[in-house]
Amino acid sequence: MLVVEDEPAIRELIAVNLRHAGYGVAFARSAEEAETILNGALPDLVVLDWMLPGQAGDAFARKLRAQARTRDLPIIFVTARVEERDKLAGLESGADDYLTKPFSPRELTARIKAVLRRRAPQLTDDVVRIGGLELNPATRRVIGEGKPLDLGPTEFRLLHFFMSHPERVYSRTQLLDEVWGDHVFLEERTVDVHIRRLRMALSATGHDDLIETVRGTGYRFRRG
Amino acid sequence: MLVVEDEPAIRELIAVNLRHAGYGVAFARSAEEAETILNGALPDLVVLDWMLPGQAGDAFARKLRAQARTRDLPIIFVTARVEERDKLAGLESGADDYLTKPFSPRELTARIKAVLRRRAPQLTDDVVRIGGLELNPATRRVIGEGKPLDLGPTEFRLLHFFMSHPERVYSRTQLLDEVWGDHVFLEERTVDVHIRRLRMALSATGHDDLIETVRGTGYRFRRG
DNA sequence: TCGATACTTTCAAGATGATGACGGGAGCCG
DNA sequence: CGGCTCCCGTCATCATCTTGAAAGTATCGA
Repeated sequence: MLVVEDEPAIRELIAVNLRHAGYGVAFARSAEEAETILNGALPDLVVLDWMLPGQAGDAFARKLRAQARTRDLPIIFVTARVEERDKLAGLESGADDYLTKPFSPRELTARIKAVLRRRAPQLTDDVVRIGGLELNPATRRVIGEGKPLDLGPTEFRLLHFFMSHPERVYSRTQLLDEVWGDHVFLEERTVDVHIRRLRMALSATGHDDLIETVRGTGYRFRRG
Repeated sequence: MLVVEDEPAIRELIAVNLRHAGYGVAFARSAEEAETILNGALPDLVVLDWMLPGQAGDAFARKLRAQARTRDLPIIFVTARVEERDKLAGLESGADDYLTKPFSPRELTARIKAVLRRRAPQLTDDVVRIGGLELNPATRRVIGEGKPLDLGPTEFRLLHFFMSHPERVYSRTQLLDEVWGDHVFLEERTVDVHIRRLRMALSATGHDDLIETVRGTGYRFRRG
């Protein structure tokens, strides 16, 4: 979660609420600062002030959309202006949603959740139920047929991603990007190992067969 | 893969690793030399040293971005300077990623792979339905009359191609080009074998007759 | 019937995935 | 501080599956 906002008061407001909602938050005071941060690791979502010193928010958004690496970053605009044309311009420049100041903390988190649900389901706190498994991100618990399952951190994220994107095949590379993060460089084989560990854990309730190997392609999480 | 780098040691390091990773590598000691090479054939990607004799790396990058023919060439910067401003300027001038010296071979190839991956055109994930068969690239599943069919990697690609181009006859040579990729040298008879394997797989639901032999010409996938 | 063309079967080499083990690092506890 | 545990990424090895080619058989068309 990256918040690009120059007014300290607003920044603080957003910070408190996002942290409270369980998100990790990074800040930038300007577009330039934001770029620096983005060059490191990619956040899951960007909250962007429309009015920034130096570079306008929508120009920055367009820039993000123009670069391959940041093209798919969800963006939420925060703006004080409410005219229709701004809304239009905002959405045209690639925003996923926008908030008009003043906004309630609840509205902020609600919109973030909505955007994430649409763009990256595995980043929300929603409980996922599928194939006889129930995964609860908020409590970090997984239950299979009533019994709790014991997963390590990585296995949990991997399972969460799979359960949020069932049936679809993912290559090892895609999984590394999605589950480990975009600027992480690991051996593809590492995925195999974690798949194994996840299967081991799931086998406690016989759910290990939900994870299918698609030879030559990757892995797939079977729906029920 | 074009590497623009004036230091022989670094050049050698990069060369060894890229070759080992299976890439063909060309070199240039300066921007001018690089231009000469680019006037010939376009590489898939350019690894560019930030500090070059004569012309600075970022100026060269901008130049590449300005010309239509080289606009879409992925560029990875190699730099010894680590200041934030350099990272910014580098990416602003159109780099897709950058490496800071010293870097590990693994990191180099990983970033190259990542950049190429991002540039690669999205494989069409559209579901293809025809002749009672349903092929879904996203899930990598094929279903005939409700029953799932089991195909190997090559058979899957072959079927995908056929279903995407029904009713048209393809020679063995064309199929080799389209399904295996041009520049592979295989016996034409090998196609027969894979056709057989595909028919075998399809016969599980009686769809094997969708693939017709056109004697003296090749094969054709029948619509329904 | 004959020659050309296609179909099948078989096989070894090469890919690819599964598995068990290892060493290191982060964090925790005493 | 140590010592310990947990978890992670990597590797070597083993088991399996795919693949391409070869060779024998079947079929087609003239």
